[in-house]
Amino acid sequence: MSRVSESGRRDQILRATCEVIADQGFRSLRVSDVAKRIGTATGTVHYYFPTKRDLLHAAFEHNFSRSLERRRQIIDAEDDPLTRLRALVESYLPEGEETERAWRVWAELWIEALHEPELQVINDAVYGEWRAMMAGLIRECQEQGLVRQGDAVIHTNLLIGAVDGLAIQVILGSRSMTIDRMRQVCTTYLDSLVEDVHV
Amino acid sequence: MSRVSESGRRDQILRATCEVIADQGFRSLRVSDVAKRIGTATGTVHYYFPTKRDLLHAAFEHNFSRSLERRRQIIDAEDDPLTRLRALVESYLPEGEETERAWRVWAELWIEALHEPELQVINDAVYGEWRAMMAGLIRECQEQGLVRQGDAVIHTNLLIGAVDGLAIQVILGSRSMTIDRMRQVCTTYLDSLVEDVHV
Amino acid sequence: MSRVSESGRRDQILRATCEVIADQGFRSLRVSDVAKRIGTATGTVHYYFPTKRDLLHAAFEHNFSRSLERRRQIIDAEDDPLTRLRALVESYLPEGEETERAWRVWAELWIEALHEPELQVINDAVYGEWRAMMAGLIRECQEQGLVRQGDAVIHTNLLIGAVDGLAIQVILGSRSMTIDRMRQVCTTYLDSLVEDVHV
Amino acid sequence: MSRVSESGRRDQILRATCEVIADQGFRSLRVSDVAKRIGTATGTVHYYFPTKRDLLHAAFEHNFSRSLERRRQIIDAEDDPLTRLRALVESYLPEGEETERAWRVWAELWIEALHEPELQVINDAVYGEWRAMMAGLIRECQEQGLVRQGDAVIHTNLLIGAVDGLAIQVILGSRSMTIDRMRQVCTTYLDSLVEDVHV
DNA sequence: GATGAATGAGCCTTCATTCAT
DNA sequence: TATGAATGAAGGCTCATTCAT
Repeated sequence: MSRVSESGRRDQILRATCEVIADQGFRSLRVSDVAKRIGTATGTVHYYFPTKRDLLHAAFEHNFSRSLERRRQIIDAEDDPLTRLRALVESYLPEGEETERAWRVWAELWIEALHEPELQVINDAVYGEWRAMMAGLIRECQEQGLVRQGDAVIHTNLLIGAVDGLAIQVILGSRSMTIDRMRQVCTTYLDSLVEDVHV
Repeated sequence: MSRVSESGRRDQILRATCEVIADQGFRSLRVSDVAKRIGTATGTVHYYFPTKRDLLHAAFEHNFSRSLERRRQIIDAEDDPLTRLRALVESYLPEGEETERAWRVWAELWIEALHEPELQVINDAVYGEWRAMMAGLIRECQEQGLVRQGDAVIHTNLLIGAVDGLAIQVILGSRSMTIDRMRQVCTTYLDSLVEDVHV
Repeated sequence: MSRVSESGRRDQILRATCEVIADQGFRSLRVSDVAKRIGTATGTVHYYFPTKRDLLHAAFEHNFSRSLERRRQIIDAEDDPLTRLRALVESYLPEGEETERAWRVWAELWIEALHEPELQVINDAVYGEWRAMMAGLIRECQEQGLVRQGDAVIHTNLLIGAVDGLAIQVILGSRSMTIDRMRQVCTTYLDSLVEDVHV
Repeated sequence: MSRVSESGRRDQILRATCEVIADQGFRSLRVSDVAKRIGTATGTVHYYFPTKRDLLHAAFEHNFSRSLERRRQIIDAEDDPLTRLRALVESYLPEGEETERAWRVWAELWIEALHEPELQVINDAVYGEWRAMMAGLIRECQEQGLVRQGDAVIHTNLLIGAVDGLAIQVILGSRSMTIDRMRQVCTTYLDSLVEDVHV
């Protein structure tokens, strides 16, 4: 039970850290902000994470594993692969508080990782998973004749790249790239993979 | 002459600032780093840019206008629009010191802009230009029958999104997204716009 | 039995404290270092010594009484007083792990005592004992004609002063004051007390 | 002129640091105590000495060179060597605010040096000087027949050791070792070096 | 125009101490 | 008797900013 409570505390801190990153950004996150958000002392945060750096790295991993968990159920659903592919892409659109928050944390990680090899490892791991999931679904679709032939990896890379790039603009509140327009772009691309199947 | 030298000093500071942002990141940029890089005192930097914020915003605009200048000559070249479209995309691949540096500054701006509306305005302006250039070229191609019909804006958005998303991975040194693979993805997409033209 | 074990725990803590003082110094001693050394929690240390100050003062007294115990057997030996005098001085040379450790603790106490009257009392008590032992032996020697006449207290003070001052240099690892040279200085002085006896 | 004022600031900080060390001890010295003593901000102290450690080491060297300067004039006086020898020893008795303060700083250095090799180097240098001065004078005395023959280095070591050891007790306010008693001990020893000259 | 000494608010981190178990 | 999670005061250090020169 004490282990549960400890683990609870740790998770609580990590969740709060992700919230602060999403709200204020990595740059202006103070350890005391995290503490304040869960109504504790900074000492408590340091009790679990010796340094701010440790805290932030752990928060990124936490954000990552929660993201993956949420997608796992989409991948493992009973639907046909094309439906699941569309659902997977849809689940990445930065809509809704939770997803947008995850994207913001994610974007902050990229920039931090530019100067922290340790975070690049996390980034690589995440992309590995994300790419494998999507390429797997595309291949399943191809096997079932739902998607036209062609290099699944190239389709995947284009799609993931576009999702990343467009999501940034959406969370930046860009006037010309709204969530609806992003959805339209992604859907159109997916449609284009399907439309020529019978040709 | 004194105005020239003043302007020289200002530019020198902005160039140095971009270099520091690219090298160490926004988060760990100190005014004294910029000063050191051009062999002057922090007081001098503050003489031109009262606050750090002023300095950084000016640096982003500087990075932006230099980027645009470099593309202008591609757009205005004598070649046919498809050649220019391919050249434009190619020019955005993060290869070479200058382009990679520009991308790094750019990525740092995104993250900073998440919490600074004033920077979002810059982002919007840049994307407006970038989108207009590309959509214009695609439309020219379509008019000349070099590219298949379809919503040019959607093609543009997908392509710009992909370039952004992939470029991030490339500058992050991702194992699975190298500059060559990025080029392949972009080229394949451009080819796909072309290939069905005569169908 | 519980009292024995309690007393055992207390002693164990005090011994560990002396070791930490000797190893890292008073200044950088943390309660957690002491706890770690005996494989317990800081709470346990505080159970026996409410404050760090209590712990340190007790440790000094512990160091002191162990020191005295070790000399008692020299003083109470069966040998003639001159032999015992030489043995006593010899026993104070900072040679061997235990003696050197005691000296380090001792030196740390001096400095701490500069700002803690309570520790000055301990210092005075220790010096009282040390001076009484030595002066007593010198007087015994004089009575037996083994040492020339003269103020025994002055001889004692000079000798004790020299032992203290030289020991510091030895434990500091001074190049010009090694344990051998210290021994030579002390022996020479003792010899000088003896040599003119028959004159 | 600006260099003079800078050097003035540095010296002012070092002097204040020595005062704080003497008053409160090394252990409880806070950078803000030093700043407060000269009516400046902590930032100013750090402007001259990046870390607390730098400050303290510089303060020790400062204490050391001031000590040496003061003795230099004794050594270089016109008097006969015996007079100068007596004056040198007298000058080391911890009497008077300045000398006592120097001794306190000195004692704090010893303890700190136990765990800082860099300070041991300073200690060695100081002892080298101190020993050379004294041994030189003793030899001069011997050459002029003012002091009896014998190993000057051993006399020196005994005397320096005694001065150190006794000074500690004096500054500790020991009941049994007052400044007068210390003077008596030292004088008696010096007398003993002289008394047998004509034998 | 340019400098750099000086400032001081702010933040991370440490660690003795407490207390519920 | 013993634990260790939690606390929070304290202090070293950073760095943007100011200002006299």
